[in-house]
Amino acid sequence: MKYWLLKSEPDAFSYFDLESAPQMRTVWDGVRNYQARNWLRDHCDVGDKVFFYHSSCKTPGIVGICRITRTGIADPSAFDPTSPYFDARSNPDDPRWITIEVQAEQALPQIVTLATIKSLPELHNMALLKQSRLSVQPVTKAEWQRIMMLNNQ
DNA sequence: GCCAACGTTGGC
DNA sequence: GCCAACGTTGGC
Repeated sequence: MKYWLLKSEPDAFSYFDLESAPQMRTVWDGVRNYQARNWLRDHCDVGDKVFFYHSSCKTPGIVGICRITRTGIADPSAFDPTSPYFDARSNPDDPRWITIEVQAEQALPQIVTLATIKSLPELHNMALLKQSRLSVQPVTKAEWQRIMMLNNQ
């Protein structure tokens, strides 16, 4: 099993929106960055764990945990001319944007803020801190466990 | 293939 | 609202 971090702007779609969705699931649509797409398409597996990260908000940080429930989904928003994520270059016969479905598992008792993550030396190598603007990124097992420890104190 | 221009992300 | 980081586009 692998670990991931997905960013979302809570004003657009928050962890709590996901908890309110049917079956607490959603197709993670709208990713239009090739590096992020490659993680989704080539490396995400059903059963992998996901940190749900709130970005571009008052207190950026990890707010909940999800599980991947489906993979290899052609992003439907790419084919929808009314969607802001519409991409005329994505052909349904050879979809350009492949994504996953996630299911909410648990809201963290307390948010693990970006400030907290930055303050912990064990987390200094997280992709979150190393690479800006990457909305889908791997998390190591050690990083995952360190962050989970923060909610077990 | 290079690179300037431009657009987006996302913290502050 | 500002701006650094950085991905994409398109002329050459």
